[in-house]
Amino acid sequence: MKRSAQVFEYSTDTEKLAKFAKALGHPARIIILKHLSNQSCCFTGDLLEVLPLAQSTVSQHLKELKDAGLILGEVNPPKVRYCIDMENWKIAQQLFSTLFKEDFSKINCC
Amino acid sequence: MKRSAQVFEYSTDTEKLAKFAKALGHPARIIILKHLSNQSCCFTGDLLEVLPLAQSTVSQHLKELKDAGLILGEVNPPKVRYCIDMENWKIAQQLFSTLFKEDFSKINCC
DNA sequence: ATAGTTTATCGTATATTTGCGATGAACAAT
DNA sequence: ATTGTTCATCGCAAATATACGATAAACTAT
Repeated sequence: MKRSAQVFEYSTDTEKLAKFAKALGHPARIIILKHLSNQSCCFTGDLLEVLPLAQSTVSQHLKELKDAGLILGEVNPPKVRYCIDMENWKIAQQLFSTLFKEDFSKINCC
Repeated sequence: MKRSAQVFEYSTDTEKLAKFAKALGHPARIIILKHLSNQSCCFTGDLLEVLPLAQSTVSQHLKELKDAGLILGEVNPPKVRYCIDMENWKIAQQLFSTLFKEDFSKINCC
């Protein structure tokens, strides 16, 4: 994947929003987040009953959500307790809300 | 990519939300959408001045946004006028808002 | 008819994502 | 020490995504 030689950076907020959106861009991860927000907290094993995926695959999705900053994993051997990362969750909420907040009432074309 | 033999379907809303999120999962596409919503109205390909990408690449991103249902392209040769697809935009707004609306005040673990 | 403008699409290269089974690591209980 | 439970990571395969230049398509203007 060649990249433009041009020096260019997207704004921090744009990068952040894209990163959050990307993490939300898979049905399994949406399910996980909904499950976490309903249960307040849960273990990986619980998710296996809800998702049509192998354990290793679920673990990978969890890792992606963790990397994106949307969830936290508290080790509690042999289990791991996952929950929403409230700090970043609020940031994500804010960023999406800003993106969608536009007032389009004035639009009259199309 | 092998897929589980299990018959399984994610709910319509989950699929929709993931699809929208996926489309939002790239900084260039965030820029495009912000640009479209700031112009308050339709817009043609001067996106090239805003993005560090080749014309063909921008065209591809526009196609993805169109496929996701987030924008519309009105052909107006030789130009094409793009704008937000308000119908789906509202649905996306609703779906994201629902995902994030959870009240976490009760959470006491983690 | 010819040339110019704008956008889409094709072909290609590389990177990333998605998925699985197998294996490893960490700890509890026997 | 051995076994069981839970989760992460490795290795692999296949699908998608990202990016570019080249070219085609559609229409205007000359």
